[in-house]
Amino acid sequence: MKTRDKIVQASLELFNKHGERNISTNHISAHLNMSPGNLYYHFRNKEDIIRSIFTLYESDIIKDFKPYLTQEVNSELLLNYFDTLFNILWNYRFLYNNLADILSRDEVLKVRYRQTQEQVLSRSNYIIAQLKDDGVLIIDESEIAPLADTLKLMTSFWVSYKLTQSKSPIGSISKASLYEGVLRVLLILKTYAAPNSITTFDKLKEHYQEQVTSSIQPEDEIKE
Amino acid sequence: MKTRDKIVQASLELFNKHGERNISTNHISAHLNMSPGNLYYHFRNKEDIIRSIFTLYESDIIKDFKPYLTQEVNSELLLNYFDTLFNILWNYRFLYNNLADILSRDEVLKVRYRQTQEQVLSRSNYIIAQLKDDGVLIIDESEIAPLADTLKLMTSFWVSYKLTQSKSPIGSISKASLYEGVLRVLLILKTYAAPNSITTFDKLKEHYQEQVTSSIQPEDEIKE
DNA sequence: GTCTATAATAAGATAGAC
DNA sequence: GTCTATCTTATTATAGAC
Repeated sequence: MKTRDKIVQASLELFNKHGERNISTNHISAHLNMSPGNLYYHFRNKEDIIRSIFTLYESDIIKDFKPYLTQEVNSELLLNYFDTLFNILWNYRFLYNNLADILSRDEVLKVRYRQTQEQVLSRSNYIIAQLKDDGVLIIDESEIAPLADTLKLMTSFWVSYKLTQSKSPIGSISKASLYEGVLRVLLILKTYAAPNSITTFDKLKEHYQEQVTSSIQPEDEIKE
Repeated sequence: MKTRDKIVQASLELFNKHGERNISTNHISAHLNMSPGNLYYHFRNKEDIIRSIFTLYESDIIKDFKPYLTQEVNSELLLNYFDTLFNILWNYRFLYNNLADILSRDEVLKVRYRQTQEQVLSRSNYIIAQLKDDGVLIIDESEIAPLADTLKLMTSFWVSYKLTQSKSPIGSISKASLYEGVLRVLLILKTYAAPNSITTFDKLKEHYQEQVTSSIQPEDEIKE
């Protein structure tokens, strides 16, 4: 692995664990047993590192969050979809965990962020419209955009929301919490489900409820 | 106004405007034409100021977010309810704007925050149960808790969400955006509306849609 | 490419005079 | 209660040797 990539990976890891504002460039280089000078040989500054991480996030989102192209919309398809999305948000949780602050310090990143989000939103709209056309959902045309936006908000901030409520001082949550988020999205979507797609939603719900149960981590059981 | 209160008010104002991490104690005292020493005479440290602001937020929330006690659940009642809640969140937006970071630096505050949120959640649950009992909503018992939690997430992060999407570099949003948030909450609640309460929801929707239209600020029209 | 040493800045916080 | 002056510390970042 190239030094540059090592720095990006270590930064991502530390940012997620402790929060971006609590990790200095010195922390990063120390974590890698590397001199600060070396870090600054590879990156102009901390902002530059964050932007590099954002590039990874961007490409993950754009690569995996695509309108479905197969004909059949079954539960497997939707399942895979949500799974992927929530996992990406988990992998880059430091970002949403501190979004306003990070964007307030970097105008360029703010513009990039907004552009990515517009793409995500437009794809979400398209997907919901597809689900409507395919008879999976019954929804008024005028409600598609608000629904897409609501689901985006929920998905984006789910991890942050759970983290602020977790009792563990480390500030980590378990996979179970991620799956709870998926269940929450399903609950909203289901209120728009067409009669003959209810079973699809029920199957999905069942699947994720199993995941929640089976992936509960010890840290969830910590009592004060 | 006492100096202590002046400091709290100025801090809240500056935190909301620029973000808590971008405002130092020196900024606050300079804004008040006051010496840093004087500020530190009234507060032990910055953490102490933030805790004082949190106390105000806490009391606003606890005071205004109460299960309704009148018999009649009409649109005026619900309207007042949401209005109040969204306005509180607007007044203390710096908090949710940077929640994870702020809580990560103050274990005591994190505990207080969690306790407040548990109260809010338990009250939300109670209110939804009341609405069910009064025949306003039709909802399965098992879905009350997830619904309450979902609405809480949406309400809490709505302002932050809109701020990250706004184009204005100042990072401010208009009242119109707040009312949009209320509309979004209504849209979710409406999917559970009992047939004879649909008109209530429609009236509410109409009211807030008017608010959105009439309160659009010039800054919303800024083009790049 | 990588290291050591160090400069520059800014934030948080205190001492002591008035 | 309030001010001025100042200290400490952490963070970002650079210079110059290897």
